[in-house]
Amino acid sequence: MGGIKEIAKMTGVSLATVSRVFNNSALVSPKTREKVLKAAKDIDYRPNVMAAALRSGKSKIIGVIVPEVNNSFFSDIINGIEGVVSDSGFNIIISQTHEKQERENAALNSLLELNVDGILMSISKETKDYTQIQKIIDSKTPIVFFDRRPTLDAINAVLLNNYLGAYIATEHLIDMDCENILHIAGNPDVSIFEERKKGFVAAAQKHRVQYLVNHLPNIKSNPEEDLNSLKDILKKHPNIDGIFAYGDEMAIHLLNLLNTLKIEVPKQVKLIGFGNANFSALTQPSLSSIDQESSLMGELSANLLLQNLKRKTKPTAKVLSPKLIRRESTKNLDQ
Amino acid sequence: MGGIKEIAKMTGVSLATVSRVFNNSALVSPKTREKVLKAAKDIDYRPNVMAAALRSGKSKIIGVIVPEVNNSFFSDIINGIEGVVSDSGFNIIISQTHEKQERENAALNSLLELNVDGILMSISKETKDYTQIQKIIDSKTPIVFFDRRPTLDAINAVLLNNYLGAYIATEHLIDMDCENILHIAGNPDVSIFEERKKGFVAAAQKHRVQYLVNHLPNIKSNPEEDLNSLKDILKKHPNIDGIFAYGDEMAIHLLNLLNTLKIEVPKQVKLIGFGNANFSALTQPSLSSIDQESSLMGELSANLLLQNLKRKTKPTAKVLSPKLIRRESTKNLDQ
DNA sequence: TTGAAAGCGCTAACAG
DNA sequence: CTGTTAGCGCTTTCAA
Repeated sequence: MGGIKEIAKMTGVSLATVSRVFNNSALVSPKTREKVLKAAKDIDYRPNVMAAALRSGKSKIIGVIVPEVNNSFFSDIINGIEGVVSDSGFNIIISQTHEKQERENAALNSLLELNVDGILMSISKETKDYTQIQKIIDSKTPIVFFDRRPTLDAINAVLLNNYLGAYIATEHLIDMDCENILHIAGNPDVSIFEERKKGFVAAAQKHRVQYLVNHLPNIKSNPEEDLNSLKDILKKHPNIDGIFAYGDEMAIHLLNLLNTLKIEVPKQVKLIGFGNANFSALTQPSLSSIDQESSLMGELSANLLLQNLKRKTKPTAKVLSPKLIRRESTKNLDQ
Repeated sequence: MGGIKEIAKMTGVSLATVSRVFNNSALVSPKTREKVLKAAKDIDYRPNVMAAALRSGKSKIIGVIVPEVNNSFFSDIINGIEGVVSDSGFNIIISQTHEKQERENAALNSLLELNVDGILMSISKETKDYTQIQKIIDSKTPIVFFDRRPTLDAINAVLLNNYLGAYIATEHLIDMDCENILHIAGNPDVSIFEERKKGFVAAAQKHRVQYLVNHLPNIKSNPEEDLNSLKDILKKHPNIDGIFAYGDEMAIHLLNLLNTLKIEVPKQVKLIGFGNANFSALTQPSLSSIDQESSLMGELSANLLLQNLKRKTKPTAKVLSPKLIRRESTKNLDQ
């Protein structure tokens, strides 16, 4: 399996011509082209992408950095990304940060060493220091952020309107006649969770209903304790009739807790989550939620990046509008 | 940000010496090493992996091919792989096949063009023609299969003992006093589903209980119809008291269907799935299942590949033993 | 312990 | 439309 040189020798044309055939850019006579292609097939020729990359400065590789690949939101995004970039002949390299700034910087570094043509990333929850990221933004390597962005100006990003999503969710509870609503909020250091909280508060105030916010972000690390404190809250506020959880997983835990406490959903309490995770349609009752259009987010980010690859465009931030997914957990049985 | 050459000029040593420093292989005097390292820091030097790859023939990239990244089983595996290989300084390129042979071959091709050092893959459900794969096995690029393997000899693979998993699941139902059990089987063209079916039948026969097998693989493409035919089966066989579903998602659908039919789980019918998906602990009742140790499978495959990278070893097939996860859906309320 | 030199496989001027 | 030529940045003999 020789290279371009062997084909040149076989066909009697020059290296350059052979190269042109494979980059079907230049004008090559149909005859020569055919001759070259035939020879290529004969020796089962496969272009050496590395060599081309080195010489041309284009690797045809796009780096993707996510907190965790085994998280349905991010894997849906990756799916979206993969679809559009592979259609354009790019490969994707994936790195995980596990929400650590250190790993994030390492990943970024690694991608630069690989000479990736562009980077798609969602920053880790922990990241506070943007110097490394700023360096890339200033560099020639295009980068676009999705879902979570650094608080820097002039960046390319595809985001979800979390405020709006929370607002919609909250209004939906109110529409379903809830008058005393609780928000289980996520880690306040993470901007998207803060936005959701703000959206909740805004909607509650707008419609003048009673509301309550409770931070409870550690469900994964410490489920026992969290569920106990949840129990306390529900006991202390028996008049709560609607709950908006900052995420679907938390919502499911709530659903089970409410069930344990013999509080019926949606009869006594209505419940809505956020994220429209794959399992939210499968619970009993099924869980109303806010869809994040994760796959679309991946596609749009990838498209934005590809666009920047062609010609450096002005920094653009695209904001997606989340959609309400009504299911049984917020059904108003009186209506 | 110059290259090795610039550092050589700055420090007054030769290119070769600088190169040696970064491959901390050769014997370089501590002084020179330090000098070089300092210069490198000064100009924020980043090695060009592509160039090194081209010259040395080692890309430090590993290709991973999976049917779908947004599938919790595969994304868990990817997580396991990523952990192992990134610790060893490798990057991973990910391609999806969407269960299409055509895409699989394209991905394989693409990886070879990139000169990946090794390949980790799970073949698509559709793949029947192994010529492309055989070519790679014969080539110098190490490849190891996980979860789904081609029916070829002398391959490296990390697999799950699906037969055993099904056997265990079935025995568990029988232990919980089920005497009339149903297996909802997956697509018979997929070997892992066939193995599960065989394990089920073997366990049922061994313990001399009544059993029934029903193929119902299209739950995703045609849920309505499938659920209806399920309903028919359950009505036709009202004495069924235990169900083993070939996958957790199917099991959840069953759970909901049984609920609709006012058949209580686990009181009247006990239900067990396969896969231990993330949502199976969250349902009401929680779903018993068979754990596939997906992350471990990823780690083992990656380790096997890395081992092969160092020195071509004899083809090895590792078979993991699945584990029973008991939850509420199979609880014996009489015991 | 270090240096000189060749070249990995390909692309991109430039000249014809 | 085609060929010549000069490298991309690095590794790796071979010699010193």
